Amino acid sequence: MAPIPLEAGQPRSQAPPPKRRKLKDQADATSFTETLRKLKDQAGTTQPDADNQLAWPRPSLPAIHTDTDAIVFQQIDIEEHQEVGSPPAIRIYGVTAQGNSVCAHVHGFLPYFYIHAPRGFTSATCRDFQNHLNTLFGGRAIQNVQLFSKKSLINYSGTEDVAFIKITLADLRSVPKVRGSLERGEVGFRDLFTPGDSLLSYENIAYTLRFMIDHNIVGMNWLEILPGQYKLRQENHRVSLAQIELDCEPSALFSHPPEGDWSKIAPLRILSFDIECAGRKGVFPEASVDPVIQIANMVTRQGESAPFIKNVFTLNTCSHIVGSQVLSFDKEIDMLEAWARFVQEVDPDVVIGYNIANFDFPYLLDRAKALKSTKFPYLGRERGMRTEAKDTHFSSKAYGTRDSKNTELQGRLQLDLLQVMQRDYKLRSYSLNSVSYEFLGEQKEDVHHSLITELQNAGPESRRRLAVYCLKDAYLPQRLMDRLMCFINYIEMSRVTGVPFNYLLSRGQQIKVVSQLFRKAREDNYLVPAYKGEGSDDPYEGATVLEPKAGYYDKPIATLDFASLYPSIMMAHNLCYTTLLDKKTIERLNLVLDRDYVVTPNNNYFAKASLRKGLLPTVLENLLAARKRAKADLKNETDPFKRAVLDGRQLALKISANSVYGFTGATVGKLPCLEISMSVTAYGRQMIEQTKNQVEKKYTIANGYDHDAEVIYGDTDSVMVKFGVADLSKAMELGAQAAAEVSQTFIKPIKLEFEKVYFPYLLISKKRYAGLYWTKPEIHDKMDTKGIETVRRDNCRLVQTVIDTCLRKMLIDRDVRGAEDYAKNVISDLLQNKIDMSQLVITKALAKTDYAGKQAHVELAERMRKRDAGSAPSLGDRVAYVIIKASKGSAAYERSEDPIYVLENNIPIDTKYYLENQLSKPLLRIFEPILGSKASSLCESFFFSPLFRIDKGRGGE
DNA sequence: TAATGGTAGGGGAGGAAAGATCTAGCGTAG
DNA sequence: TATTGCTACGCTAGATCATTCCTCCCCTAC
Repeated sequence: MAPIPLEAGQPRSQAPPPKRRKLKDQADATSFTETLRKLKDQAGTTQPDADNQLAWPRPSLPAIHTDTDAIVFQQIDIEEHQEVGSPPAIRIYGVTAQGNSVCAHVHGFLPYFYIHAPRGFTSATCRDFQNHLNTLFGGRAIQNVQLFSKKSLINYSGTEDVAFIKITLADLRSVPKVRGSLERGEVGFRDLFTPGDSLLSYENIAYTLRFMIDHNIVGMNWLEILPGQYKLRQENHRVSLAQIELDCEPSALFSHPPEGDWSKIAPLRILSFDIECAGRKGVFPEASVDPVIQIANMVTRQGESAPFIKNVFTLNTCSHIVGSQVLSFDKEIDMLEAWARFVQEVDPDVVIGYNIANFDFPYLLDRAKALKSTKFPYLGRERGMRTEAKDTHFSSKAYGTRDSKNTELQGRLQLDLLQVMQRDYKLRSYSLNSVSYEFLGEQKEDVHHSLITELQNAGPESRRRLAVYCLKDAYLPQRLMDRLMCFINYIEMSRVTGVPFNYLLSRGQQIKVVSQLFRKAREDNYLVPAYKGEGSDDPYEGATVLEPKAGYYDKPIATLDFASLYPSIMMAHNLCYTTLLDKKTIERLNLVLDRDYVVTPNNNYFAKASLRKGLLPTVLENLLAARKRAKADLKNETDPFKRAVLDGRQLALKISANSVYGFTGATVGKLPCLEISMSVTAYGRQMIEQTKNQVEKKYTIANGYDHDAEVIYGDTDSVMVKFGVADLSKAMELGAQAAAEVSQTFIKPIKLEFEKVYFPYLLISKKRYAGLYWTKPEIHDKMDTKGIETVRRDNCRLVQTVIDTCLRKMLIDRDVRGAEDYAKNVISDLLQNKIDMSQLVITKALAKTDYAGKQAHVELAERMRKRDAGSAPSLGDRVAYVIIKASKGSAAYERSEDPIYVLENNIPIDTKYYLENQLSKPLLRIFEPILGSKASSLCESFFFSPLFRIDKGRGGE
């Protein structure tokens, strides 16, 4: 395609107004758009709003005077770049407020790390050491060696700074080599470094993140490149497709903190797309064989409510679709290459879709390869950079293990809504269909992949039907994103934590804490050690869960919670890497217990804030204070967009504060510190115990209250108190009073809050309960269920609805009889095969590759893989199955089957399994506390319904 | 290779182990 | 009277079944 011309050098007065250029006025209209127009005319499609539809190019560029104009843009992607033989550089991609795309090359920032300076190492030694290292590692790997006064982040060892050697390297590849060699003690130098003595290195962090940290750049913030300090690139030196491409040094950058006016978002172009492939019967499409037949696209500007481009590329003719442009092609390769040009011309800043990372992108690329297209795989912003799908592997305790693919589009962000859903929402199924139903309240027309070929071959009308379906699938991700505000939330998350946007879906929680920790450490002149430890298998002691007094409570149960328990413990007791003490230091510095330091319940020593304020507590205070501000601003804000940003912000801040504790306990992490995490949980255990005792001691008949209060349950940071009163408002009053009293006995900012009352309350066991949730005495807010089948995803839907309905009848309607009758009816329906199979589908995550024993979902996944590898569940997916009838005594893992397969082959379902293994126990568990011994007879009456007895009767008696 | 937040806990299912019961096979009496 | 066929019965080892306990696994609470 023709490059978009840069109009630099034009006098400002001659610059065209910065409004959207219309294609027909445009002298440099590309041959491609001409082609499309012709194609469109040939196909006889009419354009209701042709001008708008074809407004693909970005806003034209105002003239830029490099001496007086600053380039102000929102950066979206920062990449490292190094060619062999030249120094490393940073590439920043972004978009201006007017919507012009920017690519800035920043030169002169070099990677570095620190090591401890041995005694006797002075500034004068630096040059010699540099030369020594350079002879060891060859050439000019080491750019500079300097001496600095700093402190290690770990341990309090007095107030004075210590000497550190900063080693700056000339290129990225030498970093691990030089650092590793020093760490392993392979370097000897005079009598300062003895070979064999291992060293600790400091500030080990990825180059791009290092750059961002050192220049106060956080993810997705606004940068200003100062006038006179940059050079625009001439056309023949350009490497990107951006409208503005420039070179500068780091000092030319001014980074705007994302606050106030600078919390705005540039008019980013968002492309949402979806492809359809014509597969063969019964086989999942394979790129080497099966053609791509349609690609639907929606392009929206961030902040606008409707797409300004809606089109669909089709193989073969397709009837007109109102409101969408249809672009038909005879040859598949032409369609693919036209689409690639379309992507380059639309030049999206963000590409979204559903499962684009693991399906659409790899498929398109593989297909283009199979068709031997040389023009297709260039979808990024870097010229001549081949787009490739790479295999990636992600494994985390929180997000599970997953093999996936990543297709880097230099300078363009990607947001695969499937990945967003899998990370942020716990759902039974993540198909676009069920997700749309869940969040948009609508089903999409689901065309099974085996039907697509038929529709494609049947004629222009049925291809039109397919295209409509495809367009809808391209629009749904955009609508999901708008509805769930994930883009805004992710932007806020990257701004709050400082990590690049693309880390949010590709990396874990730790990197966010690391980013914040390094930033704060740098501010306070600390160096973060490069910890090299192997993860330990055995967990440390966590929180207390109070022994529940299980039962049905027909009196209000007040719930008291510690607000942000773990962060507030860390703040209250100044727990931090920088305040951690050992016995030796205490003796050496003559520190005094309780004046200078504290002993935690875990017998660790930490300096008090009077001696040194910890860094983690400061980070947490900032986060929580910022959250308070965001919440306050949210209250006053009326503009819905700004409200969304603020809400996303406060959420990001909360999550961010909570993950600090987890970070210190992550033994497979960057900087674990079990002294901190174990002390935190130990304090927590002490506190919940103390709270329980205090409440039970104070609210007694002996102290003039009507009843003896009783803590019937509590988990980690909460206690459930039965004050004995029957009146809701009285319980709330006592709850608030007790919370305030208990709060007083703890160090600030620890705070116990009265949150809600459960009434009635059904306490089944630890982490399992249900109740009506009241925050005001007039009306209940909702029915709340924790841990039981209604909130679990590994039961069939039937169990969920039956338990939920029974609970509602019992707790809200107070109709136990009705609940019993309802349950009996459902069981009767089940045994008579009257229950829809969709209600009987069980889903479980395929969480690992090597299972020790046989399990229903694992065995089924394996069987499905043998049938059709493409459509079988893969690592990390949820496997849906039903239990089918089979010979007596066969294990459940032999009887699990794919629901679709069951439908297609008319296989009978084992309803008895659903009664015995799915329904009966959960039902018994919720009825038992209310009915007592009658419950078991009730369940017997369930089981001895006539149909059931035939099967069950014999062996039992 | 580099990277991967924590522990507590319920409950389902499979599998091992220990125990109970059944059964095939054998020997023997009659 | 001696030998053989048959049944009944007891015994044993192995098979089978039922139970318990443990572990694995998933998912949730916080």
